[in-house]
Amino acid sequence: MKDPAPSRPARLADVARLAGVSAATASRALNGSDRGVREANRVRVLEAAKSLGYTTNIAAQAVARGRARGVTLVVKGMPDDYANPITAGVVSATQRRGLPFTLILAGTAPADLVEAVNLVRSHRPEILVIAGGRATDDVTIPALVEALRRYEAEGGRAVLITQEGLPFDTVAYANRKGGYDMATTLAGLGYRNFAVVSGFKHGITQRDRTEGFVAGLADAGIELPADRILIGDFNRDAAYAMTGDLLRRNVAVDAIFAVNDSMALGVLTFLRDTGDPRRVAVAGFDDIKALRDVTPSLTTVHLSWEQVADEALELAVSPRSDSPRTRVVEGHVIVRESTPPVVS
Amino acid sequence: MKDPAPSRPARLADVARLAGVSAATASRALNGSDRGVREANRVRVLEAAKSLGYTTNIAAQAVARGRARGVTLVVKGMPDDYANPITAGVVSATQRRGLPFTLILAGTAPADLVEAVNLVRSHRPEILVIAGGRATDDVTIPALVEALRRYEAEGGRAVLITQEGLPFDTVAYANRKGGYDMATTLAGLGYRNFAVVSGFKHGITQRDRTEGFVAGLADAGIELPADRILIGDFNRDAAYAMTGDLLRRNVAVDAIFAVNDSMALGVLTFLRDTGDPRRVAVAGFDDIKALRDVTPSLTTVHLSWEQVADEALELAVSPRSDSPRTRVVEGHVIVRESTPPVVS
DNA sequence: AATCCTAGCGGAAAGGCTTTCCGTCGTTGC
DNA sequence: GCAACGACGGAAAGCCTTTCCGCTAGGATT
Repeated sequence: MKDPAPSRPARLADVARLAGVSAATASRALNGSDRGVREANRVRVLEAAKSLGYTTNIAAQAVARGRARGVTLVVKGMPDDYANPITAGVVSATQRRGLPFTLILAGTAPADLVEAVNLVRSHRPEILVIAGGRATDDVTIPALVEALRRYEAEGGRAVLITQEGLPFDTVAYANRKGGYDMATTLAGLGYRNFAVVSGFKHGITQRDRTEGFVAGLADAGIELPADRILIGDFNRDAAYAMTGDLLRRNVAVDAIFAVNDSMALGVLTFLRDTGDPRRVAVAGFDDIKALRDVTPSLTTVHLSWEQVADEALELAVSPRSDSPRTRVVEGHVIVRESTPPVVS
Repeated sequence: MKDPAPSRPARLADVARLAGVSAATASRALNGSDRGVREANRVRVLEAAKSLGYTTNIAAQAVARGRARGVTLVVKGMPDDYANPITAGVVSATQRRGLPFTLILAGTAPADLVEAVNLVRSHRPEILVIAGGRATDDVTIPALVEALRRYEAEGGRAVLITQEGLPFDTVAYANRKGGYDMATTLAGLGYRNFAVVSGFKHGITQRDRTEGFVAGLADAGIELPADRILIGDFNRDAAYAMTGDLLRRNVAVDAIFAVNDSMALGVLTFLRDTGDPRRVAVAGFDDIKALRDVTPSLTTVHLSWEQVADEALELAVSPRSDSPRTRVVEGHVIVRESTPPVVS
């Protein structure tokens, strides 16, 4: 137990020797296998391992097995965005299943994602989950598809958490419907003059949410002038700035729909920094946890990210199917203080 | 470029064959080495790799080299706590240096941390960073120290982001001083009746912050009755509940210091949910990003987590020293709306 | 008692990469 | 024109684990 720290890690052969068995038996005893090991030997191996402070060399294990255990998640974008609910969901879903977890961050440029997938390929994990919306003008899609194809051909299982449409198992969430429902809800509350704070032009997530919202308004008999749809970066600070641009134009607006909660918070904070936030209603999308602590509490589309992540892992561990499967998780509108009923 | 997806990943030998060189040369060309490779060969190898869609098998590389490139971060606690600034800091510091990053989550029990370190050992990464405070009554410290000793003896570099005191390179942040400064600042603003919302009993972070705060009050001639220090779990929801307990006791309190921002948000939200938030001042600690979007904006102790993470990596990549080094990062109080000057 | 199974074990190969050690070849210096 | 040297390529020996396959011993079966 207290031997002087070795200058190289104990390896399986050391354990085997100390336990008086072969490396093969030690391997079976330590890291499981269908083959049986006599109880007495199993115990001796475990004790030997403990006394040597042995830990399996995961890299060697991965080489021998041809694949590393666990889930690798690729996330687009910045790490300090506290409002990344997908990551949190995947992490905890992975934990629940007792799978090792690795996070790889990709840059925000489309090509970065391809690069990240290839980095993942070099790790050879069993499961690869990619989170984050696509863009319509993404010229790297063919390259991405090819990289993922290769990954799957090599025996990995890829699942996308994003819009449907790529030839891989996908968990999507109902962006369009969420936007639609939000629109009808807000209209039902009495709002009439809307603006949408949206993300950069070609992002499919923001496009779908925006289109759904516009469609919902239309069905409620409200038309949204094109100049009321603001386009900027897909984050809080951009939303903050866009709100300023909007209000400086002095247009009549009584409700702003931001295509995600982070952006809604930017809108809310801008309104607060410059006047009474109650004057203009604000709604978001995602229902991130941070919403609990802001005032007014924010109306949003609730999405169960836990469920999204769970379905993703379920797809990943289920037997491979011949054609890609898609699961869609639906959200529902939660009305809170930021959109009080309009009294007229 | 467009060969049908292979059923097994291309390996180095395939690249070498296609390029018409040996595996040794291909290795040198692709993954660097002190040895030179003739330019013409280098180019041919790179082209061959590209056309085969080759990615280095990182596991095999790690086996051969005896160590895996990159940084592994061990974090204690829940993933969905959006207010974990250390993780964000380490992730982006790691990105900046172009190092591969892996995240391992440990449970909240002390023994989980030891287990996590051993899991890391089995990955054999160059650098291990552990984030998260210790507890005074942690009986697993010897086991933790032994696991880390082994890791370092095996050639790894461990850095702790936590309180000083363990025999490893450490980046600490000035908890006591921050608490002290916060106390004198609040006293200077005119507050007299304080309460502290603190985390579970034996956590050193919360203890130091609390003790510093008490000391600061004492130096300002204010005594804090013991029953004004509330102990609960170290998170927002517990703080929310504790605030209720406190106010139900109907004690005179005009300012509450929460030992971190997450908890301060819980306090703030409780106050808001049940009355006028302005009645009691609230201060936190950490200056997490989410603060920007709450009202009233929160007085807190700003800590540069980027700097903390940066110093940690700097320690990790610098030559090993014979005795453990400690760097302390200091914070400073930022007064915001949640603690307006007292008018008397 | 003779035969057949089966569980358990060990030797050895495989898995993909790095790195050392030589050998070769072209270049430099005199 | 020759010797010495430096640069580079390749064969092969690792690195550590898993897994295939063959073998033994002991129990079950008849």
